[in-house]
This record gives sequence, C-alpha cells and structure tokens, in this order.
Amino acid sequence: MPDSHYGQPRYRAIANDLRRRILSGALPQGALLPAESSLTVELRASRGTIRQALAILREEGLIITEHGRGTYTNPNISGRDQLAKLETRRRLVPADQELASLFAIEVGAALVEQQRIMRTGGVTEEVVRSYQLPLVADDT
Amino acid sequence: MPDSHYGQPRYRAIANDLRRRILSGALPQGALLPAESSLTVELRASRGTIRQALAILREEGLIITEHGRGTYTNPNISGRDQLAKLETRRRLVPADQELASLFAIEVGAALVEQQRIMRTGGVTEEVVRSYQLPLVADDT
DNA sequence: AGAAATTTGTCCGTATGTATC
DNA sequence: AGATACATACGGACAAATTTC
Repeated sequence: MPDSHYGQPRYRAIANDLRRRILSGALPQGALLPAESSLTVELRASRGTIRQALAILREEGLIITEHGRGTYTNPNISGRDQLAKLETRRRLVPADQELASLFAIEVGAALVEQQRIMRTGGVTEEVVRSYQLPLVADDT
Repeated sequence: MPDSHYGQPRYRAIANDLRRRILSGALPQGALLPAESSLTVELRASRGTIRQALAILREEGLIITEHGRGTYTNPNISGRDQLAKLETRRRLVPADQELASLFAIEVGAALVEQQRIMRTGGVTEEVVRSYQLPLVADDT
C-alpha cells in the first residue's frame, strides 16, 4: 500500500533519518552506507523509495554514490547542514541606478534578488547575486 | 522489458527531446505540457521514466510543475541556458555590510565584482553579480 | 583470467493519495 | 461530485560496474 504519506512522505522521513546519522557522526565521513537492498529491509521501504531518499542527500552533497561500489558519506562535509540551507536566499530588493537602467525600470523599483553563497570548509569563496524582474502573477 | 538502455538512458533522451521542444519554441514560454499520462503514450515510456525526465528539466529551471494542475514551461527562461553574447564587466567595489560579514572583512573593503548581463532581443532578462576576494600575493 | 556475487542504474506496471479543475 | 493530473509507494525485472573468490 502506498501508505498514507503526505504531511511527510516516506522518502523524506528516510532522508531525514539518514541525514541525522551522518551529521551526528553515527556514519563517519567517508563511511560506506548499507546497500540499498539492506536499507529496504532496515527501513521497511521499497528500493525506489530508498533511492528517492538517497537522491535528496546526494543533491545536498552529503553522500556520493558510485555504480557497482556503493554509497559513501561525503569525505569532506566541513560545512554544517544549516550552511547549506543558508546557501541561497531569495528576496525583493530595490533597484540601484545601474540595475534600473538595465531593466528599464525606475530606481528603487523591486527586483528579485537570488543570492548564493559558495563556501569551502566554512570559508566564503564567492557570493553570487542574480537579479530578475519579479513575476507578475495575473488572476483569472 | 527494461529495454537496452545505457549509452543513453531513456529518461535522458526524453529530457533532451522535451528540452529541444522548449528551446526551439515548439513549446512556447508558459505553455502547458501534455499530462504525464499523455506523455507515456506519446513517448512510449512508463510514467516513472517520464517523471525522471521531467525532474531533469525541473532541475534546469526549464519547467515548473504544480500538483493537480500540470507542468508548464518556465515563463521566463532564456536568461539561463543558451544565450551567449553576455556582457561582462569586472571591477573593484566596496563591500556592503552583508558581504563584509560573509567574507570576514571590513565594510568598504575592496571586493572583485564580476557582472554578467543576459539579454534576449535587447531585453535584459537577468543580471548576475558575483563577488570574490581580490587576489593578493601572499606567502605560503 | 574468469566466473560469481554484490551493488547501483534503469524501466515497467500497478495501486493509491492528494490537489486542482 | 466527478474528472483530471501530479505525488508517493510497491514489487519485479534486467543492465552495467565493481568487488570477491
């Protein structure tokens, strides 16, 4: 049965579980995770669901998977998980003179700013800010 | 049958197909894609495979999916994927408060700013500014 | 070197839950 | 309320890469 998911899909709960294991140190850096087939038994989920959970952690850079070998925890996760969350931010900012000119809007008009922070070992390497015109959602 | 994939997984070929349709304009910006169930028929793949393909395009920001509604092409693309001819500029700028905090430098200290302007037909779609610490010759 | 076992990758079909029209 | 569409989940099958014996 597809379970009554929603509110918290199974694969997300599993991802959270595994993420805790990694960040808590229960799974040391570079450690090999149990095989997907083992996780299906341990976590009582189908392999597809397990793989969905692993895909999340892979996206977050917490794990690395190699075909035929297995899945490891990323050997260098110096940055906390919270950092990853703060990596990107999206907000409305007033256009400065140059942006206003480029977008052909008035100075001070709202622009969507997306900021991404790239760190290495906790050190900020680069900050990227992209600006776009806000989407105007029209009603029906 | 799991088909003889590999060399080019099915979901990737499908993603490429759909990406072409979008970038070529066959699927205009904001257009509603056929339902996943329709794509299974048209592209002869299971829904899971179709969804894998859509996940790629979603990741690329080419499409937007809404539960119960459908999947659209992103109303404002073109700023990202292709589109060469981007104007770039590089200069030193004083760090604002946030940048100073992120780079652990003082407010007003110099940062290298690289600005790229993405246009489509003369219209500015996106402005990207990246900030880095200036390179300084230091000892080892 | 080679065969077998292990592990991840891909794909299918089906069923059910939830959101939207 | 019904139809449509996306989301989640299961189980099975085979392909490909890696490791082990």
